Amino acid sequence: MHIGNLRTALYAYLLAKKDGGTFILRIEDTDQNRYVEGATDVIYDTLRACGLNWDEGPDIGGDYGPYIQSERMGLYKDYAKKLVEIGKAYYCFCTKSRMETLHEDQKANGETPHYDRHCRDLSAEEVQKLLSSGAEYVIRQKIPTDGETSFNDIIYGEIKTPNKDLDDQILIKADGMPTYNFANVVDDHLMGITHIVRGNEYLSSTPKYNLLYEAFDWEIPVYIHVEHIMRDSTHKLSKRDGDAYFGDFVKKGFYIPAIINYIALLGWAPKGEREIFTLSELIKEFDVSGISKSPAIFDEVKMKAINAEWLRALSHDEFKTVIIPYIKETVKREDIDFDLLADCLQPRAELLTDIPEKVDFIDSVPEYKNDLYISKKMKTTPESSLDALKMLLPLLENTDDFSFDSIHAKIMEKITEAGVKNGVILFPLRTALSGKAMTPGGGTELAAILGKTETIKRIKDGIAHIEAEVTI
RNA sequence: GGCCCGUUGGUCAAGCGGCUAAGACGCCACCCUUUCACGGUGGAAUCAUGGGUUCGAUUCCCGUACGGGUCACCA
Repeated sequence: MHIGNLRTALYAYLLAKKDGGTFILRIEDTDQNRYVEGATDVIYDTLRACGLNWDEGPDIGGDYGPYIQSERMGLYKDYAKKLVEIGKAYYCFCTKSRMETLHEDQKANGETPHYDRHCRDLSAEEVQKLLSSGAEYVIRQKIPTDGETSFNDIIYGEIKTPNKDLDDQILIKADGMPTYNFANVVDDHLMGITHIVRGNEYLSSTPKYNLLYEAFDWEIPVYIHVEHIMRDSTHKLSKRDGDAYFGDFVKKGFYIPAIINYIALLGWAPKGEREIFTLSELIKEFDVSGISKSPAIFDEVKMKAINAEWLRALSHDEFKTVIIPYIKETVKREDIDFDLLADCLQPRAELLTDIPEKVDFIDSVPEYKNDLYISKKMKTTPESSLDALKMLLPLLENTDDFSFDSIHAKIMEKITEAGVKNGVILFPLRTALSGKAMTPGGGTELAAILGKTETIKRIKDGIAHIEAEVTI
C-alpha cells in the first residue's frame, strides 16, 4: 500500500474515531481491467498491521453490504436510469473510436478534450430504437450548460466552478460497470457516509459529484481534501522511487506505530508541541483544522528520528520482544544476558535493522588489529591495554557474581585504587570483549552480557592478541 | 494551454493585523561520558515577489513568479 493512501486512510480513521463515527472499508473495483491478484489482501493486511480496524467491510460485513463494488453491480445502473428519467443523465451511443478521433481533433485545434454532447439531445424514440437494436451505450451525466456549481471543503473553503467547464462525464460504462465518479456517490449515500477524506486530485471533479447529489436530492457529505505527499518539491512520492510503500519501510526496520506516527504528522500538525503519539493518542489529538493546504515532502531522516524516539519510549519488555528476532539474526548463543543487552540497545537503535550488526560480536570476536586498542581520547595504547587486561583478569576470575552492578563496583574500586582514568582500563576491556570500535555498551556492560566464562576467555584471548603483535 | 489549489528556515511546521516569527528533525559547538549512542546547553538558518488596504502587514485584497492538481468508458 502506498504511503499516501495509507495516510488518507489514517486521517479518515482518526476523524471517524474521534467523533464516535464508523470507519468503513469499501473496495472500489469497478475497473476490471486493473484487477490485481492479492491486492485486496495487501489492503486488509496493511490496515490491520497499522491498527486501523474497520467497523464494517467486505470480510466482516455490516448493515450496508456488500462492501465490494463489483458485487453491487446492478444497483448503479438502476440509479443511473433514474437520473435519465428525470433528465439529469442520458444514453450515449458514441463509440470509443469516435471519442478518440474527437479528442484528437480537439487537441489539434488547441481545445481541451471533452465530449461534444453528440447524443445529449437524442429523442426518446431514437434512444429506444438504438437500445432495442442492441447498440452498445454508456450513460452520461447531463451537466447544466450555464450557471456555476460550488462546493465546500473543510480545508479549502468554498470552491466555485462554472458549469461550462464541466464535462458530461460517463456514469455507466459500456460494460455496465459504473465509473468511480458515479459508484462513489451512490455508495457514499447508500452507506451513510458523512465525511469524505481523499486526495485532492478529486478537487476538480467534486462539483460534478455535488450535481449528482443534488439531482438525487441526497445530502451532500463533508469534504476534506488532503494534499499529496511529495518526494521533493516537484515530484509526488511514487512507485518509481521504490520506497513509497508501507511494506518497504517495515522491511527497512521501521516500527509500525512509528510509521503511523510520522505520516500522521506529514500534512497535519497537532495543537501542542508534542509529536510522539500512539494511535489512540492521535485519535484524541486529531483535528481537521491542523491539516495543511500545501504538499509535504517526505523526509525519511525525520521518520528515522521519530522511529528512534518510539523505540526508546517502549517499555523494557516491549522493546525486548520487538528486537529479539533481530538479535537472533546474528546471535545464536543463548547463554547471555538478553535483558541487559536490550537495555544497552534501546538508546542506540534507530532502525530495527541496525540491531543485527550491533550485536554481531556476541557469538565470536571478529578479526581486528591491535590498533583498535589505541585511543587518543582514552589515552590507551596496546601496551597500556595489555597491562589493563592483565590487571582485570585475576580480578574477574575471582568474581562470582557477574551481574553488572557487581562487576562495575569491583572494577571501579580497582581503578580508583590504581589511580588511573576509567577509560584506560575500560576501553581495552571493551575492545577485547568485542573486537569492535563501536559497541552497544562499555566494557562492564559487555562483560555482564557475555557472562563470566566468555569474558575470561576473551580477556585471555585479548592478552594473547596484543602480545602476539607486540612481540613481533 | 483552460480551470482549480498552494507558497513561513534544508525538511515537517506553529502563527490567524502589532510577537525578539514557536517547536521538532537535520547541521555546528560545548557539557556529560567506559567506545558509540542517550541526555543537557547554546548557535547558524525562514515569511517567493511587486503593488495596494491599514497607524501597522507573515497574516487581508490584486497582480507576477514558481510549484502542484485536473481536463479517461482510471480510481
